[in-house]
Amino acid sequence: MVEDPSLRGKPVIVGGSGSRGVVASCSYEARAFGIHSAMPSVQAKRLCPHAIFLHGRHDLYGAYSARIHEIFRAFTPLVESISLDEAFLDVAGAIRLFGTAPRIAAAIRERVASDLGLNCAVGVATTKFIAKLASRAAKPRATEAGPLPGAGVLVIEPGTELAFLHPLPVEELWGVGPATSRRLERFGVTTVGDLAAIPLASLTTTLGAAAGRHLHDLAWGRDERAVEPDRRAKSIGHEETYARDVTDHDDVRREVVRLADSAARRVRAARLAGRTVTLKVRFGDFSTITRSHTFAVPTDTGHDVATAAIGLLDHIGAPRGIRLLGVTVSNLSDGRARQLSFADADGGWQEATRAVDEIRLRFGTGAVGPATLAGRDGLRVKRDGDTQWGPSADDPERSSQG
DNA sequence: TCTGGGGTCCTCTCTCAA
DNA sequence: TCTGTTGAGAGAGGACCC
Repeated sequence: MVEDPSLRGKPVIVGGSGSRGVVASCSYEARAFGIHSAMPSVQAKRLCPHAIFLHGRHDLYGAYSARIHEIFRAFTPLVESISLDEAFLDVAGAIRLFGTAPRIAAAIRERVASDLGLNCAVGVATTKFIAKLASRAAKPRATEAGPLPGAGVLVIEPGTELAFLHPLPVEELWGVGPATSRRLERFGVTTVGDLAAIPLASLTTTLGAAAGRHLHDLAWGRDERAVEPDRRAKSIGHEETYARDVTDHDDVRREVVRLADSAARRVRAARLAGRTVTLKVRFGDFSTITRSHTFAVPTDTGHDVATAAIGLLDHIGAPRGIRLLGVTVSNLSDGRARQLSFADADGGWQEATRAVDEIRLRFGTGAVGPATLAGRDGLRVKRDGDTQWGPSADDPERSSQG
C-alpha cells in the first residue's frame, strides 16, 4: 500500500497464488472476510473472489525492515530482532536521553510513520512476553464494518500485569498452538487465568517438563529472558513445494542438488560452516519425513552438502510422488575454523567453491552452478520475485517435466 | 482434494563409551 | 568377564512462531 497507494482501503492478499499457495499476510479489509495468514490461497479466493492477490517481494520487505531497525537502534543498541517486522527493545538505559518508555514508544511510532509511511503497534511492559502481547492488543482489529483502529501504543504498568494477562484467551500465550490448546481444553482451561490456577505438577505431566514450567511462569507474568541483541542463526536451509508432485527420480536428485547448493551458498555468505545436513521430504499425501547426516568436521561447500543430501535421498529410496523437498545445514560454527581441517582432504572443493562465489558476485547467481543443473530450468515453477509462500498459479510454459 | 517457507526448541529413542 | 547405569550425542519427529 505504501508502494502503490491505489491499494489502500481494498482487500489485498500477499502470498502464493497457485493451488498450493498460502496467505502470507493480508490487509485488514481482507481480514473482514475471514482471511488470515497461513490460510490456503484457494480458500482465501473463495472467501473473497475480488481480493487483490500480490506476490511476495522479500527484497523490498528486507529494505524496509533494515530502515525500521535503524530507527530502533537510534533509541537503544539493545534491539533483538524476531522477524522482518518485529523486535524487542530494552530501553531501560535510554530513558534519561529520550524520556519514559511510553514516550519512546510514541516517538518510534511517529518516526516509522513519517520516514516510511508505515503503521506499527508498540507494547510497553517490564517483560518481553507481556510487551509482545500488549503490542498485539494495540493493533487495529478487522470487523465486518471495516478496520477498527487500534491504540497504537499499549502500556502495561508494573503491578498491573496479571490484571491484563488473566482474562486473555490462553492461545495468546507464546508456545500455545492448536495442539497444546487441545490438551489444555481437557483441563477446562480457556483463559490465561484458568491456566495459572492449574498446579505446576499437573501441567508438567501433560505438557512435558519444559513447556509446563514455561507456561506456568508465563501465566503468572514471570519472564526473566533478557533482550539479546545478536542472536546467531542455528540453521540455514531451503525448501520448496512443487506445483505438481515430482515423480521422476532424476528430477528429484537435481532438485536436491539445487537446494543444497543454495543452502550452502547462504551458509558461506554468513561466514559459517555446518556439520549436520538434513533432508526433508514431503510426499503427495502430505506425510513428511526428515533424514540427517552429521559430518565429523564442519563444511560450507555445495559439493559436501549435496553429496550428503543425495546419500540420504538414496537411503529413503522414495518411489512415491514428492510434494516438497528441503535441505538444511545446522550445527553451525564459525566458518574460518573449518578451513584448516577440511580444505585439503576433500580434493580442492574449497578453492572451487571460492571461485564460484567470486564469479557469481561479478556475473550473477545464474552464471555458474553444479553441472547437474546445467542447461535446465529445473522444476522451478515459481516466477522471478516469487520467492515464498508456494508455487505460482500453474504456468503451461514451464511444466513439471523440467 | 487445503495445508508455504524461514526458522527455534523440545522430546523421545537409540547407540556407544565410561 | 559379565551386567547394569549413566550421560552424551545423533537422529527423527512434532509443536510452535512470524
